[in-house]
Amino acid sequence: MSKNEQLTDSMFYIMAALTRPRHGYGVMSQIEETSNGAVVIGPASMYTIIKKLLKNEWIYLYDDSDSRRKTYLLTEKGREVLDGDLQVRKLMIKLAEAGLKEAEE
Amino acid sequence: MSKNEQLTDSMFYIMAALTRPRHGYGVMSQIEETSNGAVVIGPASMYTIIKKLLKNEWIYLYDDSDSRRKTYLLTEKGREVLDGDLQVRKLMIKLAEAGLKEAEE
DNA sequence: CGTCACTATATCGTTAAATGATATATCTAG
DNA sequence: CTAGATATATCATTTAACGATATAGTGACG
Repeated sequence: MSKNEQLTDSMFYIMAALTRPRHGYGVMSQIEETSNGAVVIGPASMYTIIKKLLKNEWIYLYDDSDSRRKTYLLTEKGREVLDGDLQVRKLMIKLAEAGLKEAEE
Repeated sequence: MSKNEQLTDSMFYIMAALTRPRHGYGVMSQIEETSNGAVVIGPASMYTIIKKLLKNEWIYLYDDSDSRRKTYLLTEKGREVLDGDLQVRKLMIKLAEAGLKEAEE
């Protein structure tokens, strides 16, 4: 049981997208698509959070060869953090689902 | 497709707990237990958020008869918001799981 | 070839959210 | 009678997220 560093929603979404190499703009688009427009992370949040994730060494600069695009990817540490957070999120979703179901009587 | 008011993690956790009548302190304990200690919401956050949820009419004061305990419960509106948010969260979890699985090669 | 929309990254200043510290009071067990 | 748990509450601060804005390259269309 590692001390679980709890991620914010936005961090979680961005890290989930960065399980594959992607650049910032691509992450924004993907999150918007995957959530059917429910989750929108603008550039300000995006690049603020990328900076933080880099500092924490949860992601790293994967490719810089294209002058326009910077692609990032999760580090091993980042994958662990994401996975730990995922487990907590799943637990909490179960709690919410159970509660909502019970109330349907 | 309603305009989805995206909840913060803490709001989601607290609202998930309030699918049944519970008082603030009980919500804190329950979240800590359910998450196996990974999510801890202290009193400052708790009562700040309860105030906000009341203002939004997503919860209401369910019982005040005990002088020490104030129990709250989701309103119908609150259940709808929670349910909408839940769907988004499930989508994002799928995304994260898919990504983590793919990387395991 | 000009300009319009889109792609792409970035920062500044502000708003909004969460938290640490602290206070108060009751209840329970030794 | 006092120590720890229960229970609610606020203030002041820190942290996180975001709107606005800037810059620049690319693609398509007339």
